[in-house]
Amino acid sequence: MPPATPEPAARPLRVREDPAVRRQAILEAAARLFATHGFADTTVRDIGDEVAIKSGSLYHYFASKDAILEAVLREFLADLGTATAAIVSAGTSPRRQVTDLVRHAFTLMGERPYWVLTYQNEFLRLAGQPGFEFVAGESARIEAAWVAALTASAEAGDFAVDVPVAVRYRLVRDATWTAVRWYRPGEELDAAALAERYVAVFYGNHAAG
Amino acid sequence: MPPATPEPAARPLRVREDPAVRRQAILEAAARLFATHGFADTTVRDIGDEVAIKSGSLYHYFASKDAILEAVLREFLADLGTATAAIVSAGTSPRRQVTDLVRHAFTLMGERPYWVLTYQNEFLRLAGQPGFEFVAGESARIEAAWVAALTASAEAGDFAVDVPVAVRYRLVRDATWTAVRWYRPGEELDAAALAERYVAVFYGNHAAG
Amino acid sequence: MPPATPEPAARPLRVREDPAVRRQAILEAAARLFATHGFADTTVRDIGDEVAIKSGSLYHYFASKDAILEAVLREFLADLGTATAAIVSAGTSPRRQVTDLVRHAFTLMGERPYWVLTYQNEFLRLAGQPGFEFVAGESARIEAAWVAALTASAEAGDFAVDVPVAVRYRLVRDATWTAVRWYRPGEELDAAALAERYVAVFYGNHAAG
Amino acid sequence: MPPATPEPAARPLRVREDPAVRRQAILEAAARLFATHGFADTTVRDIGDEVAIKSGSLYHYFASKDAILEAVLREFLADLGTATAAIVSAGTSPRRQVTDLVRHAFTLMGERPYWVLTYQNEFLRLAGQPGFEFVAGESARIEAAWVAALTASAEAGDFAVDVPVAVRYRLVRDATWTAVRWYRPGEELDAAALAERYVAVFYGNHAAG
DNA sequence: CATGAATGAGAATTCATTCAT
DNA sequence: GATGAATGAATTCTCATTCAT
Repeated sequence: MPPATPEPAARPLRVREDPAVRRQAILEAAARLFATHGFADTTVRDIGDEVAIKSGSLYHYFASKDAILEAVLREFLADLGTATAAIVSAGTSPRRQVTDLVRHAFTLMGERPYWVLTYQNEFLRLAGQPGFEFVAGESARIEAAWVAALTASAEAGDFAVDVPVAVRYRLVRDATWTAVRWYRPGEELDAAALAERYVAVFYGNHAAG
Repeated sequence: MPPATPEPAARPLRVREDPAVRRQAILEAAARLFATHGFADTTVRDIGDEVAIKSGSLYHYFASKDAILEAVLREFLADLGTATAAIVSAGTSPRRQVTDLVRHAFTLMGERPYWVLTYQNEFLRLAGQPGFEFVAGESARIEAAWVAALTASAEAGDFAVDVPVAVRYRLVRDATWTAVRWYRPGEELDAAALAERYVAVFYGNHAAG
Repeated sequence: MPPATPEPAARPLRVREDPAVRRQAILEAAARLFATHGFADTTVRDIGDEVAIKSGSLYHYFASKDAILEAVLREFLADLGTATAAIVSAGTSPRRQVTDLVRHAFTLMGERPYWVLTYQNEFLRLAGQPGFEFVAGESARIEAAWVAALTASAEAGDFAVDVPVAVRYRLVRDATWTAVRWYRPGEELDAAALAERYVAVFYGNHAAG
Repeated sequence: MPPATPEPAARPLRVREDPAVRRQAILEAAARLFATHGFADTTVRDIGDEVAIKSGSLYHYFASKDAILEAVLREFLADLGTATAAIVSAGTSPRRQVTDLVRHAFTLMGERPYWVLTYQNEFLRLAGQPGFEFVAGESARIEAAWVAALTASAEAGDFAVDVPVAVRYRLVRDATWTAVRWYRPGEELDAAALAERYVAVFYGNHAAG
């Protein structure tokens, strides 16, 4: 029960912003905090502070702290899924597809490192969690695209060294995506250059003229 | 996409005797829980439950929850540092050293996955944290060993593809160590076989006779 | 043992026109919710939902959640007071008056169970609460009417068993009004028939010729 | 002005009491608060205050606020069930049994009014709630005992007025148990005397010699 | 050594209420 | 009038930590 006689209270500074903009700002802030402190160590107050809102007001935009994480992951996976699908259905050569996938990954890691990290860090914990089934589902779809491109490239004889595709996929995936933990664009090599070198190593040679 | 992580083993250790044994059991349990649930989501009670002890009693062995994490990381890094040093000071060829480093990593991921995961997961968060400076320090020492071996190998002309050592180091390190999220010994390939294939890809060829 | 209580009717009223009509709809909805969930467990949003209005808009009709409860009780007690006064000033015989009071109670419990329940459930809690003094006041007036009728009936020698009027009043009142927790018109006996039987028991005999 | 002497620090006053005693004290306090303010309006802090404990410490004794309510109801219903069973299986006459049931009710209302009120007030809300099925179950058992005694008494021709047992049961039950809202022992009539009069009214006559 | 009771500092969440639009 | 956004105070519950026994 709230107090029967509320005090006048100091005039609250109402900054009326576009709700959609503020919603996105919340996701942006949450992703950053989740990535740097971990979901468990991020409080809704922390998130509120970042967007100059009281923590209680967050609940106008999201039903719970979990729902914020869910929204971050949904948006991230939707974007990644779309980009991935575009690359592998472009009709380009297998090696080109692999290169584009890696390059896109580096670009994404440069542009939205916190979203990538949030996804990576929370993936395991969310495995069976109700409401988060889409994470495994969408991840599997993306994985299938990578595996398909790598398989086609192997069948085309592109690789200098022969290893099972399951092994190669993991090596490529892990080497590529873990770069989010150190890659910062603007330092040394940009995304395209870095991707070029990674792909060269993966193939054991440079792209054929 | 994202590397899967091993399930928590459900074996409550029951050690009544040697305090040192119990201390080690606590670290094992803690590492497993930290790796599977995250440090923040692991309660001292959870740890106590695993070793059949009340949470209050943990404080006879460790000063705090943080101290348990610290002990886990110290032991892990000490062991890893020792093994790493042994490999790179064995007087073997550069490629042999790199191969041994990778093989040792796979072996370690098979034997102590939870320690590896704990280290990886908490590394970023612990960056500046007081009391955890040793993590960055020891990590740097190990990194130096890997970089040295890779540099020597590059100078020996072992690699099919030429890339800056800083780039190659990260690719190799990330591809290798992230395998902890999916590698389970006893399935398909063992540590040695897997390491062999990884190294072949890294070099773009198989070891010269 | 304990009296069961009626289920909440799920009919969201949609009144767009007359403010007075909407005001009344709010009271109906509020009474239903207060009766079924309790005042404390009813949110202003719940009330708004029932009348298809946002909770903020309720404040155009009532100054506070408390004010809604107050209005419910005021209206209920006013109606009950009026009906009671009419019965006891009708110039009928004491037993007739008692019978009419009981019958009216059953009728009211059939027609407006939620208002009766709200009154009963919140009565104790509202005892000393400022702004709710009218509850005790009006209740006392109604009680006086019942006691007067019972006293007159006792003096007329209507009762088979002799007990102090204070005791009889409470027995009669409690037995009668608590029926709201189980009485549903249309099942078995109607209000008049039920009142008849109740009164017969209260008197220890059936009404004389 | 008092000297600026440093505070001696807040020595945590550890009053080491028998846990079972404190547990019961919590239930006692909780029942009182639930009865007077309602469950929803009682905070765990309120309960803690009553037993000079911090609210967090309550969770050493009960898993949740709900669990406290559950314990109150379980204890209450167990005691009531036992007493009821003893009365109806004593081999006494039906009217004696009814009288004993009513008398016991008044005694209980005198001794533990808050438990009775808590039961009555929260009964409805707990209807379908998981974990509270025992409430309906135990209540039904007690109701059966009352109905059996009343039926037997009716068959023995004890009642001056004839009404369906379902009606009579409710009238008797409601009149009796609702007395908890006003009955305070030590005023005017004691439990036995009050029960005697209530029963006389219920029967329409005084017990046969 | 081990424990159970206790604490206090938060944590997420709820909700009556306000008010600019 | 109506609404949605915002608030702030309160609520239940959690948990690392302490400490007398």
